[in-house]
Amino acid sequence: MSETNSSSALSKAYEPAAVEARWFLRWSEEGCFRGDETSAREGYSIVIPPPNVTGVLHLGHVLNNTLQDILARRARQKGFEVCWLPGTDHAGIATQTRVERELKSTTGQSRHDIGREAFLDKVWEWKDKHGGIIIDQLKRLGCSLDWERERFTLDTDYSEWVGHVFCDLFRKGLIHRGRRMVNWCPVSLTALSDEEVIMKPQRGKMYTMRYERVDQPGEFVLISTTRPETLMADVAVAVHPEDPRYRDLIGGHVYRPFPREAIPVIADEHVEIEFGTGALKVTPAHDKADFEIGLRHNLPVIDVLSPDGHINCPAVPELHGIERFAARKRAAELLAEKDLLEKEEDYENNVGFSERADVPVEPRLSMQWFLRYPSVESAKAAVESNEITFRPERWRKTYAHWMDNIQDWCISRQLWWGHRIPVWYRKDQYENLTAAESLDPAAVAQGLLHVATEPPADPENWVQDPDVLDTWFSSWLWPFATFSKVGERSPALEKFYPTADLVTGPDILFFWVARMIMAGYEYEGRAPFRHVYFTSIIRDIKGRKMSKSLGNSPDPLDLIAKYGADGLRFGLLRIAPSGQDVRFDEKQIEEGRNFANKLWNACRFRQMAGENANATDSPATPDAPSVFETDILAKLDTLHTTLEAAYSEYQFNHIAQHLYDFFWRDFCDHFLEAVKGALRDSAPAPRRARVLATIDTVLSRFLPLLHPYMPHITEELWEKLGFGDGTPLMSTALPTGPACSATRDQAAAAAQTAAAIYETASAARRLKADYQLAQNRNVRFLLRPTDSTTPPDESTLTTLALLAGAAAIEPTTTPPDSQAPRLLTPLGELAMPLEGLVDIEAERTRLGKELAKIESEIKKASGKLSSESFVSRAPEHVVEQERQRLAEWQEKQREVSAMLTAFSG
RNA sequence: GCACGGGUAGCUCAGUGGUAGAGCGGCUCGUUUACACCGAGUUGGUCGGGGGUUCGAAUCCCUCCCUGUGCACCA
Repeated sequence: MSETNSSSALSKAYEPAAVEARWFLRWSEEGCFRGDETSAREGYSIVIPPPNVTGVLHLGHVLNNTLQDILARRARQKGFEVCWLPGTDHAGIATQTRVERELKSTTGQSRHDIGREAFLDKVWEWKDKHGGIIIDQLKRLGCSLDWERERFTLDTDYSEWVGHVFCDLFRKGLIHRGRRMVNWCPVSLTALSDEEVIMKPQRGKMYTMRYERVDQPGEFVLISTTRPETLMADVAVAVHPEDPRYRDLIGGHVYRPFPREAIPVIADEHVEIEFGTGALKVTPAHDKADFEIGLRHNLPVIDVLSPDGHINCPAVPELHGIERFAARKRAAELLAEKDLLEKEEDYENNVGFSERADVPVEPRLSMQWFLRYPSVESAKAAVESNEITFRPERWRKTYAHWMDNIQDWCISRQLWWGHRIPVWYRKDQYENLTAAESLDPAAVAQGLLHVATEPPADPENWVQDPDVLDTWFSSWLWPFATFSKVGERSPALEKFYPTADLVTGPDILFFWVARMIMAGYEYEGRAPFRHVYFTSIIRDIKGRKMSKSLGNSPDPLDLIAKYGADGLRFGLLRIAPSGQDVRFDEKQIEEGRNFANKLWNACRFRQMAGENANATDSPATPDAPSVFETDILAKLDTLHTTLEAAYSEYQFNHIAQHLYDFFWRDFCDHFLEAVKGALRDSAPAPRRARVLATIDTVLSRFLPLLHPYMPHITEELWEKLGFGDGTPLMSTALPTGPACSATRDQAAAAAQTAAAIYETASAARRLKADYQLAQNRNVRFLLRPTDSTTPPDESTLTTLALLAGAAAIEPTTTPPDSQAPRLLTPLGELAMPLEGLVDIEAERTRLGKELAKIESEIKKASGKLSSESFVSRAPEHVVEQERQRLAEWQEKQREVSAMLTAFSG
């Protein structure tokens, strides 16, 4: 311990707030976060999954970013040049909606009232004011991000990448514009990609309607639908060509109820004979499957819904202008009034909802931009061949399935906030170009179209496409567009691409991960990362997803205030199984805090023992280490290798558990208690010095191991105990080489001896507790070695007495008198002589129970061994093990029986 | 419907063929100078049900039930 710090004594309990703030500042000032692309060390990088600028920190972020921080800190300790890159994405719909709402509530204006330019100014204003919130919150968690490299998807350099990629893919013929059925969000007023639609089961009604036959008035065809409000857009009725019920109908006509009009009956294989009535109303404008039928049969398309989900059908004034769900009821009423409603039944079906606005989407025919994905084969092969590994592995299958069935990506959004599509139409040809069913790429050569990152030189003659690109069309470039400009092989890119690990949620496997892999191959020729770790989904204690509306989502900043960032990190990590859902319980975070406090106090205990002058002067102390010291040092070495293996398997919860068990049980409960005697002033100086040195070895090696999980407290203690000579723990390499100098056999023997002592002490405490003597320090015990145990030495007896809280443990060779309660321990028969207090009956019961347990084990073992098939078929070492076990139990049986006999007299 | 997870103590979870575990909770003691955010002791499980393979199954196979996730979706 250095003198400079020994004066600043540790407080009685760990107080995280000040420590955390201080260390974040210190790390920042010392440049610990910076990834240096010119360094000679091997690069290790992670790009953060960019949170939305509108976002605020929730527990999912805490888990995700703590994992990344652990990986980054561990990589630094292992000597890598680490860059963990922060940033945010512009979140088109979410951000625009938010600012629109604010505009409406403050000025009553819509974005159209103030115009595109002015509105975008407002969004930027909002972004500058609120966009940094989540990034600042990550600092509170202690995230060791390379803050100077923070990126935003609408940064100038980044936007250039987005434009460049669009133009490049257009040139390659992968991007096209056309009129197609898309998912339309009537609230956000934009098209969505298939991935942004979430199917949800909905309770609704199945209406069965009657469509009158034209050729046979008074005769009706029954048709089932869940959406009567779209019947005005019916252009046909379809039946299956093989359906005998309707064979004579095919080629004929029926009347659409309103507006009343004859529509043809057609035959199409798509219709399921078994489903409903077997007759399907065909509404090409409002159903994807119907649209396909329409194409096959050359049917017209009638659109009766406005973009915002209201009926647009002046021919039916009762419904015109009515909201779609109100119109559904009204349409059913109208049918009933006309006696065309056969029945109405409860019905459950799946309805697609808009991910952001959480309202049912409308299938809608509209002009959009689509991308046929590039580098699909490379991206597929990368995961198949494990060039990119997924953890848990099972997500590989989900990925492969999606890649095999990959559909074109609708990349245009009818929004203003985002990357505007870099396409300009010749002004005098705008109407023609945009009205066409699809855009002919030849228009570029003809000078009618300008597709480039730079606007045309004569902007007055051109009109730019009004749409912006899907936000994910920018995020998929994140692993390289953050490190370089278009066309530049920057040193940072050379150093940090490909990134090493990606940590994200499986919910954005398609949105982001798969697309990044494709973009990585297409633009860098290589995978963007080597390992993908999919995090758990955090649920509440009842298993429900966390959501704002349920109010079951605790604010991480409150948790940090209550338990400290380290407590939150550790508590959460310890219960987060790999890829399984986590049931969040604040109790677990409390345990994280308790662990921090335990660590703090163990170090405080060390600090109170004072400086180890002796050890500093002559590190090689003459005294041989006790079994306790050999044992704890060997366990420390085991911890080191166990963690190494667990890190390579990304078993974060196991790592936390091992750190916890080692420190709390092995080090505090066992080791420190066993050596407390050596720290008394009365203890021999060399022994005291050696024990202190051992404690220092353990702490100085344990703090680095724990550091990635609990960065602040370990850093603070590292400094307070004077381990670092002023260098932050964060920048200190992990110690190498074993802490324990004993051979493997010596270590194993020490472990066994130490365990026997701990167990014997526990037996002594149990005897005391049974006689309400737990607090009595004057009890004396007798320890009689049995046939298989060797007599304990003096120092073992002293330590046993210390651990048991006894006046003494006295060795004996003769069985104790019949009145003494006793237990069989690994060190022999342990008796607690009492004067007239013994409950003979209780002792008989206790020993009887133990004997019963022993006998059942004997029965089990001898049963196995007497089975011919076991002895002949089980492996020799298993049989041998069983024999030994039987012998051990039999010896115990002899001992305990004898002990029981003592009470029978 | 197809595919993939999970079901182990009251709770949260470890445990992938060889003696069922941890923490929390419950109960009983206790402030002996690191820690009551603590210590000691104790309680608690036919490992979802059934069948099979095996000398031996929480672990492997089949089947059913419950639960979660991804994909598809019939109007």
